Amino acid sequence: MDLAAVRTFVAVVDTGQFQDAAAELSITQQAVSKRIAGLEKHLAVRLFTRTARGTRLTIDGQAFLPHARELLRVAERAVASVVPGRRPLRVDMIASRSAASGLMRGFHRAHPEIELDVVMLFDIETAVAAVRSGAIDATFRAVAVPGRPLPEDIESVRVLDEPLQLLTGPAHALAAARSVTVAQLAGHRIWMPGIVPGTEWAAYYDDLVAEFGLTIEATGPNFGSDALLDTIADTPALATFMSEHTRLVWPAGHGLRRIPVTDPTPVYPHSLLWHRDNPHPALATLRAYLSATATSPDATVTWAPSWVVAR
Amino acid sequence: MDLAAVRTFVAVVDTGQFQDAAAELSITQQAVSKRIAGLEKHLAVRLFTRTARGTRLTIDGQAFLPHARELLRVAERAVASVVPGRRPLRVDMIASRSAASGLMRGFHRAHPEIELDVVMLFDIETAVAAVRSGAIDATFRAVAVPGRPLPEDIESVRVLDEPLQLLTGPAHALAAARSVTVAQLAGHRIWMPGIVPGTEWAAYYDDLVAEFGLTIEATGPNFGSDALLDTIADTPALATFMSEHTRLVWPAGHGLRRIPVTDPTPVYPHSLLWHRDNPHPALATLRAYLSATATSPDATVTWAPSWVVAR
DNA sequence: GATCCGTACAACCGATGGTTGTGCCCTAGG
DNA sequence: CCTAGGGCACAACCATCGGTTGTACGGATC
Repeated sequence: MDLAAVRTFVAVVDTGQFQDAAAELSITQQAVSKRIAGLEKHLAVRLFTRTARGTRLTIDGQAFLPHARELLRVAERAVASVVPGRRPLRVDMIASRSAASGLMRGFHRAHPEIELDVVMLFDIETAVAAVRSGAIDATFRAVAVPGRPLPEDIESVRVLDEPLQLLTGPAHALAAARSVTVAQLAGHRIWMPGIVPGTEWAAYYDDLVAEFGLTIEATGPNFGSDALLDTIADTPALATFMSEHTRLVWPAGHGLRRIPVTDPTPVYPHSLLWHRDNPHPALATLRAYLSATATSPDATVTWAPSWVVAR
Repeated sequence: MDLAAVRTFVAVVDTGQFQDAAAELSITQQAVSKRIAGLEKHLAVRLFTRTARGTRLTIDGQAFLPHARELLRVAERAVASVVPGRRPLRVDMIASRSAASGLMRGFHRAHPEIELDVVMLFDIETAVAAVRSGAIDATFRAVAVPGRPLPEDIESVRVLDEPLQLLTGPAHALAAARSVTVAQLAGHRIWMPGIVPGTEWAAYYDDLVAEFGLTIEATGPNFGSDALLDTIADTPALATFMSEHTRLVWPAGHGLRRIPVTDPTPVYPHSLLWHRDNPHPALATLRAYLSATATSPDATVTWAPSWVVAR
């Protein structure tokens, strides 16, 4: 289907005549006639009844019209998503299941008029470079990579510590526990597909392993959360970490268990990073929203790598 | 923008390679390369970074991707809206401000998975013909036209009596009234733009005029509800009828008044009409929804033309 | 450094979609 | 009833676009 033909269809509806639509589109009436004929042939229905003084929509035309308008709207938004200058707010995060995703959903509910685009870059180095270049407006990351301070023109604020919970199947050795300590996890296999080696996310789990002697397998391709949940549910020897905030589409009858981890509770620290001089108006709105909804650190004992920036 | 190019873009993303996308689309790799180059030129951004073994999305490409997928989804729905056989449920009503609109919004909330299209045909004669031909699946109408019984293959059920309220500006003579009787309306000008002469809707108001001696001006073009509300708010000599169910975008500071009408309350009777043999699965769902949410007739005295079909 | 894999460029060609010119049909008006 | 005019469709023509084949180029791997 041709978007130009759809645009022509809408123009004819709005003007009521092929001729006026042609003038509006700066083409000839015959070209409009051809485009509409082509669209009608493609859809295999008649969209207009041609009368002696103009056109009237058929029933099919009436049904098609709102979809046509929607199509043009979406096309416009698609183009706008990459136009430099006045494009939607573009935010990076480590994964779609991370707590940052929940924060952005909340922001979208609070400000539905603000257009958003979410991207997922390789690591914080890439993200910081993208923030500095203006390719993205903000990123949710754990700062910083060990030994590398943030550039001076990048500002950051710690917005959320994401507590990790253990997710097990019903046959797992710890399935019946109300809560587990980190020490109890030693010796159990914990599977974290989707974590890419060389990223600060992987560094986080490396530190967790080093400090508490856990066994974390981050290798293997990521087939999505459905496959992950299926495997965890069916494999007694495997568990995984999952954010307490993550709202999953819970597979029925799998008997999955979420178990809090204590002494200490590992938290993944998300900071919002942005460029000091970024002029995007929605960025200020996002920062205001995040500072308003910031969760106060709870009193429980938590753990994060030593290299994360203090709150 | 070309939808074929967008489809190609998504195919390249999904396969990770120009070549595989080409195979999927049954064109050559060079054609894919051209399409992507054209799309990138049109958007004036680079969508992929070309590597030695395939492609990776740029940041702009990542931001564009969800919009591209959405565009293809909407395009598919647009085509599906006119495909005979498995198209969305197509329902006719007399006006977008009528109570039928509220009923359909409620149905959509209850069954968001059911695709709907709303059309507005000329009158009940046209609507019944469209129902019989299968061009539409159902219509909300006041049945029947005086002296014309419904065809035998058309079934109907009275679903909602829409009580009319008076809508006035703050300077109207009746603006301060808690309620008004029909008799009190005699002599006041009531303006109802958008009612087309020759329809059963016009017949309803003709009857109302004849029975109670009202002054209803149905002439004049309909510039939409915004213009109507503006005029009513600013013109002390004019009022209009409006459904008690209508949820308007209430213009702030206009001081508009909704005043119930009594002794009797004129109601516009909506029936759902459908073809006995219509096989659309969503039609049964709609009928079940309407019978479940049907409002029991309240005890107040109401009026409707004598020619409407009994409940 | 040779090979392989994957994309880009060039040349060619048919299809597509635009224009101009013209015909037909329906409505309005005398 | 006939005519004039407004509006859409068809035909012919032509430029452009988008596809194919053939080939070059560049990066990764062994």
